[in-house]
Amino acid sequence: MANNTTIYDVAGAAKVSLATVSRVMNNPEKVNPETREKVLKVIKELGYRPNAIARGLASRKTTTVGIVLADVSRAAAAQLLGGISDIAKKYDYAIKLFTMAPEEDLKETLRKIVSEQVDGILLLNEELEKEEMDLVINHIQDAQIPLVLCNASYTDKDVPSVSIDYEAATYKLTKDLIESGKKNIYFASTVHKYSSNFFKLQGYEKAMKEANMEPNVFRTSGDVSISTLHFKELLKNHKIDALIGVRDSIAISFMNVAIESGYKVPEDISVIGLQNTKYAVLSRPQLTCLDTPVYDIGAVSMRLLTKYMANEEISDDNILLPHSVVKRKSTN
Amino acid sequence: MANNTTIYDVAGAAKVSLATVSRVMNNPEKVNPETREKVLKVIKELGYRPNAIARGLASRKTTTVGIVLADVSRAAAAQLLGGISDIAKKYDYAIKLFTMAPEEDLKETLRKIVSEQVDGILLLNEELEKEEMDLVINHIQDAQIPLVLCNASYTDKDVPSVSIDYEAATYKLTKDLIESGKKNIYFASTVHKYSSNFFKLQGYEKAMKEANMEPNVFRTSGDVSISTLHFKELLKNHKIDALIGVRDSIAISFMNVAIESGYKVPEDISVIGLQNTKYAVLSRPQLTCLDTPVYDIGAVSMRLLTKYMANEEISDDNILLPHSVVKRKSTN
DNA sequence: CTGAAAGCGCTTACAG
DNA sequence: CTGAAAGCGCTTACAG
Repeated sequence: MANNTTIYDVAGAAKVSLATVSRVMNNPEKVNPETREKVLKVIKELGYRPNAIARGLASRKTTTVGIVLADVSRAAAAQLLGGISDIAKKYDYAIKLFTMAPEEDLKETLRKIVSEQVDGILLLNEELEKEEMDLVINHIQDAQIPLVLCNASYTDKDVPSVSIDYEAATYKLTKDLIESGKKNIYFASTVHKYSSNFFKLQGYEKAMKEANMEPNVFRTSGDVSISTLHFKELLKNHKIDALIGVRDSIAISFMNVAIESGYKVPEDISVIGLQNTKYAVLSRPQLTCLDTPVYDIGAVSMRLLTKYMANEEISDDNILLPHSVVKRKSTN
Repeated sequence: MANNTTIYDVAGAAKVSLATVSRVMNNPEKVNPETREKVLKVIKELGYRPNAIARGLASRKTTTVGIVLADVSRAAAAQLLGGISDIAKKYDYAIKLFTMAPEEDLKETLRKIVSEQVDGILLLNEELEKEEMDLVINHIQDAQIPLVLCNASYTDKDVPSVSIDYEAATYKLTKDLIESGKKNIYFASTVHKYSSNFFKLQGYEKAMKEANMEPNVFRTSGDVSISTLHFKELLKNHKIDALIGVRDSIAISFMNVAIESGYKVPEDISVIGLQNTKYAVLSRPQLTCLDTPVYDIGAVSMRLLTKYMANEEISDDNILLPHSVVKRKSTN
């Protein structure tokens, strides 16, 4: 670690006490303008920056937030992080990253996170089961650390969250497909977890049931080489005229298989992705998508968390951001 | 922040001094097995976890590493983070994320990073100019914080780094294209920065010059809607029979434009990407790529950093991981 | 408005 | 092997 100038050095050089230096940094209005200027000058000359760790210990505030997620390398997680990081910077919070894999000892990981003394936590759930969510939320709330769910929501408990209404969005998309005359609408998802995919599925099933159509839920892998085989099999044995994929990569993987099997998209089969990642404009044809404003969800959730950490008045603690659909060439 | 059980609580319950509790956690071999067991039992019962901030202040070690990058949301950055995070977890280091945009006050950001008291820094450069790199490296080395460059290298200074030999890899790929008879080989990159793209370009130019061919370097945007226009224009005015893209997304964007303009890939034009991200298997045809082992680069660089932080003997401080080429359907 | 002093929760020589 | 004490670099009542 660096051997920096300390508050004592500044106090000495400015011929004031360290308490005054501290005040200049934290409550400048409480110190005489003249002394303030003098101290500020010395701070600048010495390039002084208070030791964040010492400050954290003394004030019991680390101005650090913990981001808890399952897998950093997923495209959606990375984009959420973009929004989070920009707002965190704006409000001068540092970011600590914690990955929490389900196969690990969840409790141990949680204790670790709590011991790191973050002022608030953003939970980006993608991989947890409902019971695990319960455990995680309880643990954090027991530790009295402000918590906001990012790109997720939780109906059983009173937990602040920022997301979009995945159920309503998927319901509407499915219904539109039904009304456009599609008869065999498939829904491709991954393994069952309690995350946004759960709500997407709910919306799809609701629309299908309302139209007295049997839901066709197909679970596959995020790994393209695996899903390709799955989709080949699927197309061989079933008539499909529309498919909605919970991830863009799944939708595109299906689309590629369909086209290579001789189908035309969108003439024979309509394909929709539920993310609108960068993948969506790199496919041929480009993918029609639910436009999930991932960056915004990250940004707004971080902003909400700053409010909790500052004990500000909060009017709405379950924020659903508006969503839209980007019509491209994979649907007609 | 959470009101946790402290070391005093443990000491009290175990009827020992806090020094002993501390020793049980940090130098267990120095304490009598019986007392050790007694203390361990209490620790477990109380679910005690030492306050990381207090520990950091007292020991001047935060067991935290800083990851400095330009943009979290880029696919390559996210995958590097995956490898970093896994190894960090293994060695019990926490991760603090710092974004450093060139337009910001670099010095201020650097001071901020130093003030956060990380034990080591991993620099993921993607967006800096060479002079900025200089500034950043100097600042961190002056602060005496161990530094490792991740997915980058720096020839002017003695800075530990983990990367692959981008120049050699691109040289070889270009040379192979030349030898297979391609006459008009283009290289598509983004704006000029001192990053891996710089070395890729070097390799391309070297191969072209050796063959007495004029390098055709085309700079475009990472934004597909922009690059699409660029590529349409390019194809209209130039004969191209091969293109190498520094990013997969750039290569795919070009490939899509080419195919929609009536060219056949790979029959008329060979296309190669220099990353091998997930995009590469979602394109049609799938993209031949330099296989950059991004996860491994992240993991190895983090491992190297742990060695520096622990003052271990280091045999090689400029590691070049092996690379390979994944031949897919976009080349013949 | 300013300073002296206590304290944040730990670690680490130093005695014993 | 164990404990008392100092100290890490700050903040924050409390006096004045």
